Order: sequence, then C-alpha cells, then structure tokens
Amino acid sequence: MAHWLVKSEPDAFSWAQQVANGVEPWTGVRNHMAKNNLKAMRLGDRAFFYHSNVGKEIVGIVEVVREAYPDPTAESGDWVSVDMKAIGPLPRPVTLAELKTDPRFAELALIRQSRLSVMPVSDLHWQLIARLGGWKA
DNA sequence: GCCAACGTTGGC
DNA sequence: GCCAACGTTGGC
Repeated sequence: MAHWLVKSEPDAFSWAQQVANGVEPWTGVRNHMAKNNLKAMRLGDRAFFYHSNVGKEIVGIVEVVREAYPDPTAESGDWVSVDMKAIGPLPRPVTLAELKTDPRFAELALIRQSRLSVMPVSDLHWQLIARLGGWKA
C-alpha cells in the first residue's frame, strides 16, 4: 500500500474542515506531476495532510476512498480529483522545520520539491514521520 | 525547438 | 514583503 503527502493552505481548505466534512473531494490540482500522483492513488492508500504557508506542518492522516475521476472544478477534462476521508490528527504535528533539520528526510519530496502539492512518501519516511507525530497505528 | 518573460507557489 | 524555484506562454 502506497503512502502520500498532500498539501493544502489552511486559508483555502484546512484540516479542521477536512475533519468536519469527513469525506472531501481533493480538487484544484493543476500540475502534471501532482496529477500523475493523484492518478496513482489506490483505495485505502493513506496520505499525510500538510498545512502549507500557515503552520507548515503535517497535521493529520487521510485515506483515499475514491480513486481518480475528472476534477469537477476543472474547465477542461484534463485534471483529476480523488476523494479523501479524515482518519485522525497527529497527536503531535510534525513541522517542516523539524523535518529539514533531520538528515533522514533529506530525500523527502516535501523538502526537495517545495512546490509539488501531491507527492509520494516512502514507507520508511511514512513510519518515521508517523512515529514523530505520536501516531499509534 | 529555444529561451526570455511572466505568473504562481510557498518558505522565510 | 521578498525572493527562489519552477511551470507556462509566446516570440522568433
């Protein structure tokens, strides 16, 4: 089962809203690499939910409950969405600053490609971050 | 097909 | 508010 990280600016769509809504369509991705990552997501895959700009930290975990379908917010049919369900908050959010200081995360896409909004996370990185966040899986 | 100009993202 | 990174657009 693959793991991912998705970014959202909390001013636009926050973790609190994700939790309140339960299941939420992940729309608005307009970058081809990010789109390819969305298309590679499978039912049951989990993703870290990251707050960009405000907070700059991983705050929770979501799960893919519907695989890629045409993004309803896209004018052309070229983009895709998936549906995400809130699974739970990290007991202790893991900040970008923290990840940057730890050499084990040097290869993490969040650090290497700061502008990518949907990215894969290796199993090792997933476990390390979940542990840092106090996640009991 | 190259590349300069420009727009956007996102960290600081 | 600034700027680096980087994707996109458009002239040639």
